Amino acid sequence: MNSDNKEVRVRFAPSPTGFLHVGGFRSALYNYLFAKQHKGTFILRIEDTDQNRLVEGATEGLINVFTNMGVHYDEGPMIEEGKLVAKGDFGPYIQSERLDLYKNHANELLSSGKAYRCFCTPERLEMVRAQMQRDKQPPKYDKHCLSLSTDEIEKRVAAGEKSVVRLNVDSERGEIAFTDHVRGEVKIHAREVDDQVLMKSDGFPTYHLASVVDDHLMKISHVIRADEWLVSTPKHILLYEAFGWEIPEFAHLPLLVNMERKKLSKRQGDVAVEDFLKAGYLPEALTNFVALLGWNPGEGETQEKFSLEELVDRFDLSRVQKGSAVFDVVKLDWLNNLYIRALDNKELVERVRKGFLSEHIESLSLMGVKDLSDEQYEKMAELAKERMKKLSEFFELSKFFWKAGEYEAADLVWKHSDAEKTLENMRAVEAILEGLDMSAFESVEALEKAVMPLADERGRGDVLWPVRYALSGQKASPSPFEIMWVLGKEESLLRLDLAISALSV
RNA sequence: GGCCCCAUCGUCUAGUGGUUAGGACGGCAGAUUUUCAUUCUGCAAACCGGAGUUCGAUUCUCCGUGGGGUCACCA
Repeated sequence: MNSDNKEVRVRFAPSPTGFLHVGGFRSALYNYLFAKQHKGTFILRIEDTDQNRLVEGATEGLINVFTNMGVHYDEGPMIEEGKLVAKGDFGPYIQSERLDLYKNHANELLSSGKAYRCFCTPERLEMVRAQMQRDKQPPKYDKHCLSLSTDEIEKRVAAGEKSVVRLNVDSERGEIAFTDHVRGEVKIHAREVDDQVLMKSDGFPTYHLASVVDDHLMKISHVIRADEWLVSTPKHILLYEAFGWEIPEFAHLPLLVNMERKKLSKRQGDVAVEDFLKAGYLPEALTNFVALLGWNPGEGETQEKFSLEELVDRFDLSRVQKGSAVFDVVKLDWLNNLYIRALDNKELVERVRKGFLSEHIESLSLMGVKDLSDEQYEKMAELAKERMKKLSEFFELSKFFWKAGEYEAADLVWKHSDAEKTLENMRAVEAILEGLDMSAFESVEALEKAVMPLADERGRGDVLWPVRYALSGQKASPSPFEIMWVLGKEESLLRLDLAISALSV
């Protein structure tokens, strides 16, 4: 295609009607990857032409998601010092600020006869559609208002009657064909194309007009968007032709679907990027995962973990899958864990503290439990890493470090042991620990070296289970040595002491 | 319903006119193990169906089936 000799300019154009959906994010990501790979420009454009669906703050939300995800656009609305500003030479990038442009272009089509004014009421349109359905015809507008005389149109407009502007589709035009970078040759007959409304009666354009006008004015080279737009592409091509503009390249991406293989949509639980972030998924893991939904590097490649830079390098539009892909959270969990493990402890602590800890720390502090040191946090991170699928799981996995879990003294006894032996073993370990230098608690190995001989002699389960249980108060936890390593000598002995007296009574 | 699109393990996918159809997630079994998690080993698991082309089709063609998308003054 001409992606090699044309300056690549692509865009992601969401409507600010809520949160950014992971499917939308993937479209944005593919646009981004394609742009970066071709040293092109990635643009964010806000399509707020539906006044009824606008959601307060949604544009800012969208911008923040891109910031949080580390997918940066070159042109578009950005937030600077708390204010929305347009960056780039092709603005404004918010469609509601471009209304005159659409109106002028609609007028151009009106005077060239490529479009016409329509005064039909919603009721009449409904009737026409119903009739066509009954006649087993594709439900299209019947061009009723095309026959209106110029005089009459002027009179009705002057009288303040509401009207829309429709595209005048010539159904004799035959097949409208285009080459899609993902789908290949696509042909749709002009008779299937409706006289689409271009300008609504409220003076706002519809998506079709606005996106074509903007894509042209913003010099968009490749329109990379979701598959749901495939069938309306002929309308857009007709518009480019009506204006006499060059037609951009198209690539329609397969849909992201749920387990029922239906289009992933809001109202189905967590589908917003923000939801995933809040749930404790790392931006880089989510990006990696979503990139692989519908695309893969092929050639027998078995690598699955890709940084954004690697994706930019490897991405290939022609390798994008044609069929839809199921968003499988279980595999995302696996990938997220991989990313968590790759983080260094300091970084992991930082990320956990950022949004997954403060509430817990607050309630602990209300209970009079004091917070742990930075050093302890890093050790906890080291231990939690391999057990954590999401950042949000850190507290649950580590909570016993602040305060040992409540337990029944009887549970201190290992399944193959009895209370007497357990007590004896715990006292023996306590004695060993008491004799240890503080520095022994700096390393898991040193602690192991000190206690393991006893454990091997008396039975590992018999010695280690009660000690671990006494330290954690939990049936599942890291090893006793790892826990002591975090807690330090004093706290470890304290907990052991408590357990011994609990079992003694 | 019209039109359009799609089709390899449950899921994401690799792959080829001749392969033991490969990998990953998940599942199952086992090893390690004081518990959980790791780690390691092994196992089960797919070319939607039918014709045609061909010496030979999972691969190419057609038909069918299934699934999906779209048919707004929403994007």
